[in-house]
Amino acid sequence: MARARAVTSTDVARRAGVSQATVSVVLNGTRSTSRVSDATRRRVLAAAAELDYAPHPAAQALRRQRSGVIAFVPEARRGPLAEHPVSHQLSVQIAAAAIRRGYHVVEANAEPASARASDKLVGFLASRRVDGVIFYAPGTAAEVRRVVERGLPVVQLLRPQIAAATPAITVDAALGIAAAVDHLVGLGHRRIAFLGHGGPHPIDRARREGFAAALARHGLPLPGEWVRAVASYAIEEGRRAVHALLALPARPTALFAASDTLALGALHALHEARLRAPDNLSLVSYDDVFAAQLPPPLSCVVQPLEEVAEGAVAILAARLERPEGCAGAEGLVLPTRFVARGSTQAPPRDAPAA
Amino acid sequence: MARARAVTSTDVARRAGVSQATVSVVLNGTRSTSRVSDATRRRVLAAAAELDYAPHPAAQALRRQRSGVIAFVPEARRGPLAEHPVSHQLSVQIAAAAIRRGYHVVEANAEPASARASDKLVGFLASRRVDGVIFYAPGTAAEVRRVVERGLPVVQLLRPQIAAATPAITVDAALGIAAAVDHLVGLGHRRIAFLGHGGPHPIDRARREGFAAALARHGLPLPGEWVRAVASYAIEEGRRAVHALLALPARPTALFAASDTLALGALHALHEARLRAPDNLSLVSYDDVFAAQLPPPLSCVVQPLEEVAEGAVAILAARLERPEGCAGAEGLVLPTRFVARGSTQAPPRDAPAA
DNA sequence: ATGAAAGCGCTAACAA
DNA sequence: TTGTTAGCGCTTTCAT
Repeated sequence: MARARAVTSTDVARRAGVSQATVSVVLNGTRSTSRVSDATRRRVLAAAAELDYAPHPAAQALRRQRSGVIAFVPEARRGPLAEHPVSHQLSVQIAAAAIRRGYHVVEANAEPASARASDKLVGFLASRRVDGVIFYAPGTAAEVRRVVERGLPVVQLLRPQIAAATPAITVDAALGIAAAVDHLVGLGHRRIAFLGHGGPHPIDRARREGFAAALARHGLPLPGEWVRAVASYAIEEGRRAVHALLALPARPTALFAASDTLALGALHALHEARLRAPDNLSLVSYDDVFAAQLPPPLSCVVQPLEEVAEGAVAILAARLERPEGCAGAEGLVLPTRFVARGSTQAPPRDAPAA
Repeated sequence: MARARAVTSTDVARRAGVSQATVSVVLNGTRSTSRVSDATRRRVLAAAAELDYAPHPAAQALRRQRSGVIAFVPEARRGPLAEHPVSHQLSVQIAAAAIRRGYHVVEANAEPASARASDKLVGFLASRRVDGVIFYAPGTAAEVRRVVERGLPVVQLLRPQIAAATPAITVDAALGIAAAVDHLVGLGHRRIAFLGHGGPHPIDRARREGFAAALARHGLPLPGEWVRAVASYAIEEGRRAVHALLALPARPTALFAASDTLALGALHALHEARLRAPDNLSLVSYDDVFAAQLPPPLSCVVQPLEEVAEGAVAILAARLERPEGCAGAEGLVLPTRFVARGSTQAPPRDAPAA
């Protein structure tokens, strides 16, 4: 069967007995007052509905000089789904949020290396004529800056390059982490270790320092050997670090892992050591992208990724639809919260006090 | 900074000292012979390169009457990443394959319920002017048929609605499953249970029957109580089924789970029963989308999802670029293979023979 | 071998 | 209040 010719605004106009331009005016609803008589408007709307009219996206894009497409530049991620769950989750949520506002999303690195290298990226964005760009965890500030310099609205998510001044949506990690520590302490833990990224980025520091501050508030010690600062959030890093932790003479009774991937690594280590959570070690994770699906379901600090995505698209949309220029570099800091699940319990009776 | 005006083919033409039409001809390379002199071609190419020219996608789409966009209609999936990993993985791979061929992908259900109900779907596809559609596990044949009837090329993936005659890319499950059973038997297992979807769809039957056939080939028994046929691939189904399995007086020593999600559910059950794989039960999974990341890493039947995605896009692209009509309903059946990892080992000495 | 011109479907400025 | 008109950037006849 041949593809039916799509219905155009001219078809609608003919049917409604008006000019094609009037159809456009009615449908775009610009300055609703005093442009089109109510009767005409109704006839046009009716005709459009009867014909199942939908504007041609390419024609609109060409005329408006806006593609209606937003680029999402995720963290580099070649590997398995489970190694970059936040990136994937964001991608899904951003696509959903974009559709809700009438935009579409293309991922800038869907093709390995073709669009990621800084120059390639700009080329890709230009060739697709995207209207705006959302970065998650960009590798360098230069990369972001080059996009900004092209005049594109940019939002950074969760791990912004602060050297590139753009609106950013971040999260208040300390909030949820404090609640997590309260939960552990309430259970009776006094020997709580930390597993997280050791890097200088505010997002990594916030998790470390949020944790340290929460412990301090409870007057609990945090010996250096209980702080396992690793170089990345890879599962394997978590596994290795927790093996080291378990080899310690003075073992902690609980562990806070600064990401779901690290926590998963911890589970690997426990399994290999023939130990289990929460019996031998209470475990709290951070992210909550797959924590709830692991055996055992992990007690976890939840990041509101849906709101992060929603906020990013909202900021971009505002910049695009606003009459130019009023845009300040507004950002957003969203709260985190803690959810208790099956990976935490009271420490064993015989555990030495800290 | 204002967005720089994009360079157009007219700019290139001016720079090369030719007409804009010539630029188009050169760049589209239609019938390369005897259309454009070599000297002209070189000048145009040089000018285009110097100016970083990229054709305007909307203008091309408008003129060519092809959007360059492919829709991916995934399995309905509202829930967490871990519940629908295959769908997510496919989505990623399809996007990558599409870009490689110069297409883009939109997901048809990024907005819950807005595009999934059969009529909404068609409306969505029409409004986006997509050139083709890839379904993964469509819910009904009617849904697929309505899209086909709109004249759009369609490919179905892995779980096709056979009542809707479209090209489909599927997988030969029996191949990998046979290898998995060989592996288990080689290890000494004779009491091997099955956990899988009990439905009538060929994809579900292929896994059940592939397993049964493989067991039979080894002359092994398969008592009914060792066949746990569940109603969906949800993690929770796997968990419940394996609890039931563990409660049996005659326990199997190994279990084949027909999906990663089901295997994950099995891991939950084992954990709750204070048992572990592979010590108390050898576990083989199917899919391999996150099997390798679980503790323990699961021995698994691997589906070649990247090839599935690549094939889908290739079929669509061929249909779109071919001079119409030559398209048969070609499909593709890809092989599966088995990978041994840490979730399988020889059964305990004291296990009763089957 | 190349250029001129039409037109894809739409928006927006301007006329009426 | 409505219609006419001029493109947006490109591909594709059709002349030359």
